[in-house]
Amino acid sequence: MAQKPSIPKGTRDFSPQEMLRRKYIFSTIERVFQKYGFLPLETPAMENLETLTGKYGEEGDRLIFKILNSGDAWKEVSDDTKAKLKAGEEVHPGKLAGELAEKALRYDLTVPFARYVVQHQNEITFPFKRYQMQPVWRADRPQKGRFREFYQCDADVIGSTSLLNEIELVQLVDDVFTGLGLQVVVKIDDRKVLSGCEVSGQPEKVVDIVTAIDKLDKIGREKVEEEMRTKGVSDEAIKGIAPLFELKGTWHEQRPILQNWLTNSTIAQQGLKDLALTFDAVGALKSATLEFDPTLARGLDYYTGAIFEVKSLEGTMPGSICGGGRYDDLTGVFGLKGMSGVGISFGADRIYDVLLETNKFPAELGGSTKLLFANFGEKEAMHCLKLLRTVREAGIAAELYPDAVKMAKQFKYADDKNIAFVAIIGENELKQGIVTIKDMKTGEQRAVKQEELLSVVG
RNA sequence: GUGGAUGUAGCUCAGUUGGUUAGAGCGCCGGAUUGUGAUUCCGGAGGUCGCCGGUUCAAGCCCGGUCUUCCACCCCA
Repeated sequence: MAQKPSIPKGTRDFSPQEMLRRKYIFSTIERVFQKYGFLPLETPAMENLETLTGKYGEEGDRLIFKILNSGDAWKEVSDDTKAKLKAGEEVHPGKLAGELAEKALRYDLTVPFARYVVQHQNEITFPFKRYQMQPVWRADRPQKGRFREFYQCDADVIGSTSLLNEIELVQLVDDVFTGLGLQVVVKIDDRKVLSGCEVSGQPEKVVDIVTAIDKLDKIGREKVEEEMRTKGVSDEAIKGIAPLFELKGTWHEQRPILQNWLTNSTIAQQGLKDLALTFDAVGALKSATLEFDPTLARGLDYYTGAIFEVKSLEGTMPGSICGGGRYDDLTGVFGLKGMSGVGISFGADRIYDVLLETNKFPAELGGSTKLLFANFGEKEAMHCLKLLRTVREAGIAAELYPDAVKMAKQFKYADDKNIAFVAIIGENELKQGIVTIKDMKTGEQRAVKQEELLSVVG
């Protein structure tokens, strides 16, 4: 019985037209990556489960796609676990998953990169600059602009603590969105400044405070304070961080206030100094606006310094289309200490949605045929085959309609495929050594000598 | 993972208090035009009404479950 075919939840097919547009995004990003000295890297779609678990927080572990062991996965489950299940006792889902699956699909590109760096540390010249453009998978519930399989385009520098890297990444982001013709705002913050929240007297609550603050522009100040209270942050501490909510204006206006407020935190002062240097050194940007956002936190645990997030100023995409930051010890969990890195990740799928909505894709995206030879039968087709060769050698994408079907069908094919010209060589043209060329856009057609074909369509 | 909405032709959607043979536009195929697409005219094909079960003499419509997509949380690109 034929079954209705479908694809898994949150995944997509990409039609030829969509692919041309996606490739335009990828190649724009890739060109800029290479211009800044990043080199390509690919890692496998699957990693060992233990490589991924524990790297993205508790929530992240839940969202990792685990791969059931091949063969009889159940057979390999420990007797202890089996006995517990049989007795109706509770088994920790993570433990059970660990016994049924030893591989998992990658959740992002950063952790596999860290794994790669540790594994190949003796072959790598540091600082190591790599870029990586591959799909990642998350068992999230799909929503608009949110999929279970999506592409990330990452560039990271590892093995350098210099702030020059942060500065260059901001310029790189500007270059990419200038190339794509999109106005964006680059929001920047520093975890070291957020750590300054410890002046509030509850240093152990910094993570809870930070993740609540991250939602400020979304849910408002009252709800943020409410969330902090439910997480056990004291009223005193909430009062203590009030200056953060009241910040207004540009970086140059905000800086003295923060400096004054966080005067007792040496770490926060360092963060402010780094931000100041970044703002000064980045200079004039082409199409991005650089903005300090003291409430920008980003969930990921491993960020320790600068944090970036890019939002489109055009279209209705609410989420970020690009994000990144510095992580001081990402490779530490794999046994390589003191290796600081900083990176940026572009969300190709969201950028696609924004460009489509705002009509920013170039009208002509290379890849489609420019010239179609109509097929009038075997004798004419054989002749076209020779011409086809010269046209292609001249670098023009051309094809010969494979079947000698009626003209209407062949012209419709050219129309549907957006082919610019149709070359007609029937019995008459063949005899006279000419070719009739129709311009599909204007509808005009004229007969030229076959030697002139290139100059007409080229 | 929690809560809510949704699903009818390839696509966008109508379909009355449950009642005979489920409709439209666009698209597709054929013809008007045996050498011409996009425009015009004529004709045609295409639907297990997401899936499974229940209520009923009778279900696209009511009920339960399940899946999909979307929305709000959670989190994130």
